[in-house]
Parts: sequence; structure tokens; C-alpha cells
Amino acid sequence: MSDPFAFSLITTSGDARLGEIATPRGAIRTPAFMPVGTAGTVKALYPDQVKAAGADIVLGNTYHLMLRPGAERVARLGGLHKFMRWDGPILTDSGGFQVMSLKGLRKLTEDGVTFQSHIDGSTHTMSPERSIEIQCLLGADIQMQLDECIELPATQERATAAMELSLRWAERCKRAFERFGKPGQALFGIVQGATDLELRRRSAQELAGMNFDGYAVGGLAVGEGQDAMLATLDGTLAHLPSSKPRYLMGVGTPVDIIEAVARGIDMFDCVMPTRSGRHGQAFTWGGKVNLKNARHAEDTAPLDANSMCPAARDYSRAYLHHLMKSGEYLGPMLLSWANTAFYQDLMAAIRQAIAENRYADFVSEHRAALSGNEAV
RNA sequence: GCCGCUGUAGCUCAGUUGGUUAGAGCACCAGAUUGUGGAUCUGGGGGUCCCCCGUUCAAGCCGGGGCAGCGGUA
Repeated sequence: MSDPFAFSLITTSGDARLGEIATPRGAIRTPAFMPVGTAGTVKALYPDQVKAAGADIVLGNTYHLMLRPGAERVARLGGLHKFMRWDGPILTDSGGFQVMSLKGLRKLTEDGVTFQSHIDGSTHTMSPERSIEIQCLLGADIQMQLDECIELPATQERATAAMELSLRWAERCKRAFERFGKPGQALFGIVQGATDLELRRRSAQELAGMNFDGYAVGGLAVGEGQDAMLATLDGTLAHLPSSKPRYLMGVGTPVDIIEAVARGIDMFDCVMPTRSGRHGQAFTWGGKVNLKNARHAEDTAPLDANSMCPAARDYSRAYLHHLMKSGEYLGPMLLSWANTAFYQDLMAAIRQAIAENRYADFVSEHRAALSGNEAV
């Protein structure tokens, strides 16, 4: 029987890769953008909308789901897919990002992380083994190793220690996954090493030697700036096997994405389309649009008349402005929808440009407009 | 009519024994946001301190008169 999880590279354009990841729950077209559904929901959207927007896979989060409703409970309820009514693939983050983002509420040891719940203050521990066990209880199709993600800039000592700890945890996650994982499920390793190319090389090569199903680049877009991020990517991807998917974690803006694809990244996730949407910012081919700005108050134009997404196509900017200014629920719903659709449209356009071997032209065509605010 | 209280930013209010350029929260106008704590952060514009007169080197603050609002009262 062939491995039900498999990455196939279809074609390339420069270093940009067009591919497909086969999973038992369906294919993931790459380069892919994975909407973030931390707590078992892509916030403010129905699963059907996420699917219709073009997303093949969504994220869930180990840390959040273990606190509430609890991994064992989700398992008793039939797993995360059934629970949230998403039948496509799900990738779960391991909790590594919370190692960084909850820095006032956690303690780190060789064995794992002790978190204080942000919900009720209760104490929870998560080892690499427990993180994998939880991800298996949730039923995640793609699971992530537990890692230590640090804020940048960081000292050499700090970056080295976090990278080396992440490698040791990678090994432990691999062994735990062999015990808990089911056929068709995949486990990704995570490259760390801040912006130090030598650390990144070591991390990538050692992970590659462990033979993961895919490789993530973690610890970027955390304060280092885009130039440093892209330089780090250049120095990292060369040391990862081209036969496996490469995932740039937590990234990013539309321009981050097109630049990272140009360097050979296959998968992305980011809270930006949904979080920004909840706060009034929309993404369009013409750049970012802040619907809270007064200039939209009487603008009868939609966000993007050419969009296939009703939220972007059928509602006036004036109405979206009003909803956001009034704090109405529909505002975040419509903008999360429009942004999720835009990100998927962006990925579709990226895939098409690679397929037609004109990716460099695509980047130069759209880079400037995507990088700033919409021209007024 | 009389008694009391109040009047400071769009709103709700603070403002010391009179002392530099009168503040806050919200609202407003913008900017940030990258493996989501439905969060947060950063800037900005905005004043006839109800009006007039007086005291004083100096008044949002003290005195007199007026106006307005609220409450009480025969």
C-alpha cells in the first residue's frame, strides 16, 4: 500500500514550486495558504465559507484546544474534523508559538513547557510527547513538533540554545509520533536558529536527517524585518530536501508570501487575514484598505468588484465602514470572509503563474501594489 | 418667587493654598498588527474653562452681577 501522505512537485518557475500534497482527507494545492483556526474555528467564518474561498486545509492549535475544550473531550466527540465540521485536512500547531507569545505565563525546561492558562490561571505542562499525543487525539492530519520559538533580535547564545533544544524535542516528537500517529498522518520538523545562517544550516540538516514528512521554517516574522527574513530563508531552504513540503510558519503579508514562494516555500499560515479583518483592515490587489477610515463613509464602491467573494463584491465600502464603526458582528464577519477569499485568490494566482512559468513577472507585476496601502 | 447644587474638549468629568503651554476616559482622525489571549500598542486634532465687571504681579479657582440646567419648596 502506498503512503497516503505524499508530496509531489508538479513544476517550478525559478525556485518557486507548484505542487500537491495528497492526504487521506483530500489534496492540498501548493503553494498553499492555510487559514488559522486556533480554537477550532476560523474566527467569524463558517467552514463552508473557508472551503468555498478555496482553502484546502486549516490550522488548529494544540495549546488552545487542550485548555478548552480539552484534547480527550474532542477525541470523545469524534475528533476535531467532525467537531468543527471541517472534512478537509487539518494542521495543528504544537504549542511552540505559545512558548514565545505567553512568555510571562510559562516556564521552560528540558522536559517541556509549563503554561499558566490564560483562561483561568491553572497550570498545565506540555512535553514534546504530550504535544504529539494531543495532536493525535485531535486527529490532525499534519502535526508539528514542539519547538522553542524566540523573539528577535536574540543573542547568539539564546538562539543556539533554542535551536538545539528544538532539535532534541524534534527527536522526541518523532518517537512519540511513531507511537501515537496513524497511517496517513504526517509530522513536520521545525527549523530554528534566528537569523544566523550557520544555526539555520545545522538545524535544517539535522532535521533532514531525521526524515520528517515535511519541514517548517519557524521563528521568522517575529521582529527581524522582511530583508532579514528573506535572507534567512535563502540560507535555510538550500539545506532542506526538495522532495518534501516546506512550510513558513506564521507568515504573512501578501508580499511576504510572494517573496517566500519565489524562494521555494510551499505552505503558509497567518492570522493576518482574519485578525486584520476583525479590526477593519481589508486586503486587495490594490493594497491594504482600512475600512474604518472616514474616507469610506459614503463610498458606494465595493472592496473589489471583480472578486468572486460576495463580501468583497456585493457590499459597499460605506456599509462596511458603518459596520466597523458601529461594532456590529457582521463587519468582522464580512471582512474576515473577504480577506480569506483574497488570500486564496492570491495563492491561486501564484500557482497559475508558476504553472505558466512566469512567476518572476508575476512578482514584479504585483509587488508594489500589494506592499502598501491602497492608493487614494 | 425663594432655597440649594451645577456650568471646564463632541460626551462624562478631574483640576491642590490663585502660579509656566488647563488634563483624563470615551468619542473623533490616523498608523501598527505575521505558527490569534476576539487582544493590544503608537501617534494626532480638538478649549470664549457659561457671560460681564471687579480684586490681584497673576483668576478655571476669589468677590459682585447676569444667564442656563437640575433638584427642593409654598
